[in-house]
Amino acid sequence: MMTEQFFKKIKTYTDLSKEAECAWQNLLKENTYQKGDNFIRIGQKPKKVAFVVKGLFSQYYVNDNGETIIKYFFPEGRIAGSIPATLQQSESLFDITALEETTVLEYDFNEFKKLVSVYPDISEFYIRYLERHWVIDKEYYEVSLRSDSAKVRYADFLRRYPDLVKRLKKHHIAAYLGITPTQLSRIFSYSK
Amino acid sequence: MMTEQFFKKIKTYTDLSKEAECAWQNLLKENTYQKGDNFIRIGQKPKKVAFVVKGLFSQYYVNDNGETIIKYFFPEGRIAGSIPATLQQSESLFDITALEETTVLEYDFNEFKKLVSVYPDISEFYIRYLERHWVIDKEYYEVSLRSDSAKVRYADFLRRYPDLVKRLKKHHIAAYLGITPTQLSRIFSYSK
DNA sequence: TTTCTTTCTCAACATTTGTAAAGGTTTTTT
DNA sequence: AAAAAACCTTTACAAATGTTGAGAAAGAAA
Repeated sequence: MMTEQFFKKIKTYTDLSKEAECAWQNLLKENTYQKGDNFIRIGQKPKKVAFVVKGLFSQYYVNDNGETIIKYFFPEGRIAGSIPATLQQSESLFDITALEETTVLEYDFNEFKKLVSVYPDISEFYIRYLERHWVIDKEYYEVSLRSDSAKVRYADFLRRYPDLVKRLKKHHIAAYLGITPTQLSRIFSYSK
Repeated sequence: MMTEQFFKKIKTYTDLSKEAECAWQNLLKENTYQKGDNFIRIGQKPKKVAFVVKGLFSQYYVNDNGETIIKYFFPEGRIAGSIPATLQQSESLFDITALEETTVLEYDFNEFKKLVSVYPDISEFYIRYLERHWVIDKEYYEVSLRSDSAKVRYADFLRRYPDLVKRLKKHHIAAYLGITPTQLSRIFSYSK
């Protein structure tokens, strides 16, 4: 069952009581996005987040020069959402789009926040989630973004997400690294 | 009184009960760092965080090429710390150093985390704190870092932190923007 | 298979930013 | 005040990356 996979993942952050799990489960709704479908669009005021059961989302925006910049990929087991916009009830700066057919369990983030204030264990989960992904994960990423060359960042990406690399087009990788496909090609040919 | 300033700031995140405030107050210790002193050193396993009452910290590291990269400034009212390292009990990637004589209220982060699990209002504070600084503030910053030129980023920094700019040396600003002082000078001369 | 479309690579040239070194200015120390 | 140190700007050149356009390769559709 899908919600089993969900709660198995959640419990890698912290254990949940029966009641908390039940309350949360009631918010979950299964949904499938076809390749190219948008989960969230730029300019929308997003309300939902989505746990990726199977598939792959990318979160990206298009800058003033028309370049696509990918901020993040959400593969299986990650919770996709435009959290800053959801928290602020403001317009999302990003699109979230399925790069493959993607099955999710989605839920209203504000309803989830209500559970956070009711259930101490869900509050505990939320804190651990923020700490792991928004504090710790970002640390290394930010350092790398600012002091490593594109070549080093590619090697790193390959090392950290070897399976993800196989599922992506080169231009997606380039957009994530913040370089042009041309430059990525050069990186390949230098290392030959 | 110094702790008044502290709790006044804390209450911009969420209100605290008397007991919670008291418990937290017991952790606080006043300290002063002279210009050039380190609050945290690279390689240390940090335990403390510091609320800046007066003065200015910078958080930076030195990359393999010997370049100093400034990640963040902590002026009055901000809580300085190497949070990712503290959470993971790992070695800090960053130095935190006083750019001016800096007076702080510092406290043990793990003791604080204990209060988070005891007092729901401190838990609420911590969540709001993470959301505001680690989720929302980072959003804009990350976008800007990846799609704006150094020139635009400087204009932005000037607009968002006009008072901070006056207190900083040019090479600090350059290190924050991720460019060389030479390049920053060029930005100045172009706009004349 | 054949055609069409998307993706990837490459070359030539342009732009941005870094490097190194010099010199001027400002600040700090003696 | 004089000397020393730190800071800032500028110049010439080097390196990294972007731009454009062409074409090859791979994948999808007919």
